[in-house]
Order: sequence, then structure tokens, then C-alpha cells
Amino acid sequence: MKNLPQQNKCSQCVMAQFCLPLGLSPQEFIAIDQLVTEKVHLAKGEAIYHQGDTSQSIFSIRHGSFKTEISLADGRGQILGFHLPGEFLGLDGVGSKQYQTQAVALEPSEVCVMKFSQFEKFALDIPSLQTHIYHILNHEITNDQKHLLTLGSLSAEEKMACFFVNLSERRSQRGLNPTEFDLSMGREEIGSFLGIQIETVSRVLSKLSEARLIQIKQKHLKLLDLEALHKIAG
Amino acid sequence: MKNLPQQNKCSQCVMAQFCLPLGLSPQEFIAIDQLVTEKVHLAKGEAIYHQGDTSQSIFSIRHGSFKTEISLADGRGQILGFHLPGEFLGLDGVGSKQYQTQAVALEPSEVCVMKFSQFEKFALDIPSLQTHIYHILNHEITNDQKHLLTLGSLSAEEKMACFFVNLSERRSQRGLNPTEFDLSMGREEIGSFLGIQIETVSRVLSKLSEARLIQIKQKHLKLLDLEALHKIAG
DNA sequence: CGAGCGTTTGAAATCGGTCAACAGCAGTGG
DNA sequence: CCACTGCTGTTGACCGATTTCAAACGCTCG
Repeated sequence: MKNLPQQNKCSQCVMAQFCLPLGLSPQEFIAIDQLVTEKVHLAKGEAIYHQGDTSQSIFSIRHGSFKTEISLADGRGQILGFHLPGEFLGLDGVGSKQYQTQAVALEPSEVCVMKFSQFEKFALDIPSLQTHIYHILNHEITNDQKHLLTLGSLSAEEKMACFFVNLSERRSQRGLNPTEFDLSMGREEIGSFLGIQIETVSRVLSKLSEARLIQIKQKHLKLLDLEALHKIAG
Repeated sequence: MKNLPQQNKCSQCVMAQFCLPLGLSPQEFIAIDQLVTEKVHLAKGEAIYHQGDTSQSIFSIRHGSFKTEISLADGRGQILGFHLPGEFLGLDGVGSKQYQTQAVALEPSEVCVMKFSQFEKFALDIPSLQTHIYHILNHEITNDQKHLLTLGSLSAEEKMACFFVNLSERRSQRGLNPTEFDLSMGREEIGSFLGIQIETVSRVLSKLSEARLIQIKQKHLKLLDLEALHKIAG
């Protein structure tokens, strides 16, 4: 805590390798240090933004995890994604006036706030930053599209396997243990994400446990046979 | 046909109001006329790009219609969207090396080809074009997210109603008849798009017909009660 | 320890899937 | 012009995965 302002600097941040482009020059890094205008802590259950909020910022996760969801007037909702440190939130507000979704912390978390207008401004001088924005948006699009395939074409068991494999891969990319970790979301949230009921989630978990592909106790998960899960996921 | 090169110019194109930003200055329009490097005609069933193709261009539909789809190794696939004139294709290739999807013409069609690098270059000088890119990408993201809600949370009947309402609205925006038109896709393709089987599509269509909400004969569709469809869609 | 929530498990119901037969239309070729 | 063929779409009957309903279990926390 000896130098608080330091902590706002991307150039000093261990997560920068995940949310910023690689290969920035020292000068560029200095410019980019002005990108993050704010850091925000959120308690479990708190939302960074709600469906319909005016959108000005995007957010990168420093630690913790989030769900993004979209709601229907009648109360039904769909969880669109779970998000790990280094991933971006609020992308559905880029290029539009309002967020179409909301982002809620699944545990005590912290995000870096970047005004999108700032991002655009810096991008004019730093080509790799402009490229990076497209990369981030592309990631969002292709993710959603893969999720569409999952929801539209797979069985409950295949969906769960997909979910595990995807989580495992993303954790792996971030240097987190890819085969043993605590889930930050409940069964109901997993169900919403995969378009199945909570009881089905539970049953599939039991089935996968019996088959010794996973081991799960409460939220603590061990992936015993990634290979097999991968095969089920298709 | 008296002036063929003219026809490549966006400034003369009736679709420009749908694929280009509004309020361009005459000078800007002149610059933008260099955007479209090529026009391509496609027969029914032909693909503009395939999953895995190197991505350099985005496409705007001049006439006709397309489906975009993503395929699994085992042959299963998911149709991600149906696309009308004025809409863009190939957005999942922006910011990445390869297209993750393929786009196939549902009828004889024509697209304008724009190298994305050109688009970026012009965007540096024309701020509204840069904004427009974000707008287009945003549209893609929010579309996919709404589709996720549809696939994950709605019943077969609700899905079909959604499909009709969405088609109707988009046709309306483009000055096409919103309540009576020919479908360019088959039942199987509708099923894939909505994550249901072809027989279910057929049954729901019969049910909606009996209820006098629609009238359908082969591919010719009349939406008799948009209000009610909207209510079903949620 | 007890309340309350989240989760698991069982049994019954249902929606949608699968299988199968058939109808309608288009295109082919005699 | 009319079988013949093939493709697409419809309909029915049955089946099965998933949902729904219900009850019990087991954490967690006051």
C-alpha cells in the first residue's frame, strides 16, 4: 500500500498480459496507464451495470468472477456467460447507447473501469490497441456463437461437458489450475447458462461422478478425465 | 447498364442507407466509394466463405438472403442467423484470422465485398465510419445474445413466434412487406436455427395456422396476427 | 441447535424427438 | 402428356430425455 496510485497503472498490473495487447512499447504503456479511470470493488451479487443502463465503459476483471445475463419481461432470464479475471465485460454496450445485459459478481470481485471513449482516443495513436479492440469484440462474438451451438444442438450431458471443458481451458490460459477448483456459481446458474433445469444439472453431475469423469462436492470440482469430457462435448 | 462502374459506388446505391452511416458529407461519400472492391453474385447454396477460411473481408448483402452456420466435427450444425439485404456478413472474421462460421446463399444473391483493412483505413479519417463499425459489431453481439435467450429459455412455440416477429420487424425496417412474403429457407433450416426438429417446426406451424395467427402454404407466409405472435414470443 | 437455503433424488407428466407412412410438388424422361 | 422418381413437408404413433412436482438431505450461519 506504499504507493496507491501505482496500483492504477496497467504497466504494473499482473493481469495486463490478459487484457492488453502484447508488445506495447514503453511509451505506449505510459499512455495506456491513463486508460483505467477507476477501479471498483463489488460484493457477491452486486451488478456492475444493469440491462438498460447507459453504456459508456467497458470493464476488465482484476479478480473474482461474474455472470452476464439477459432478462425477459416475464422474469425468465438467460445467463450468457461466466467471466474470469482478464476477461472483459460490457462489450454489448460498445457501439450502442445502453447495455442489453447485466453483469453480476459471483464473489467479491474487482474490475478496472475504462471509458470507451478513452479507449477509442488512444486507439487512434496506438494501432495495436485498435486491433486489440477488434480482437476483444471478435472474441465476444465467436464465444456467443459457440454457445448458440451448445444451446441449440447438444444434449444435457454434452452441454455440461462443454461447460467443464471450456472453464478448464480458460483457467489453463490464465495459469489457474485447470482440473481442480471451486465453482463460483450455483447449480441454478449453471442450468440457466446451459438452458436446462437445476434438477437436470444435478442428475448429470451425479452421472458424471459415477462414471469417474469428475468429482464434485458442493462447489469444489475435480475434473478427473478431461479427455473423456472433451469427447462427450463433441 | 449505361455506366457500369457507377454501380460499384456506394454513393449511388439504394442500400447505402442500411449499410453505411447516415449523414456522410459529399467528400466522405467519395472516399467511401472506394470501399467496395468487388461485387459477387452467388447461386442458391453457394457459400461466400467457409468455416476456417482466412478472413479479410466483410460483406453487405445487396439482394437475396443468406444463412450463417457453425458446424461440429460430427456433422451436426447450428444455423446462427438468416440475413436480409443491407445486413453484414463475415463479422466473426473481424479481429481474427479465420471465419468461425460459413455463410450460404438461400437464393440467387449478390454481396458487396469490403476488405476490412480498407474499412479500418477509411475509419481513421471518417469518425462516423469508425462509429459505424462498432455499431455493426454491436448489432451482431446483441443479436446473438437475444438468440441465446431464445434457444435457452423458450418453448418450441415461443421460438417460432420469435422467429416470425423478428423477421417481420427486420423486413419492416427495410421497407419490405412485414406481414406477407416468401420464406427463403426450408423447414429444416428453421428448425436448426431454433434448436428444434423439422417435425416440430411443421407441427407448430400447423398449430399457429389453426389458431389463425399465420397462414402458410409452402414457403409463402402471411402473418395474420402480429400482436398475438408478439405476445407468444414474450 | 434450528432455520433456511441450495442441492439431490425419486416418481410422474410432458414436450419434443424419433420412427414411419404418406402427401404434394418438381423435375425427368419415356 | 403422363408415369416415375426424389425431395420436402405433413401427420400420426410411440418413445425418451428433460421437466415438473414432491420430498428429503445436508450445509451454513445466526
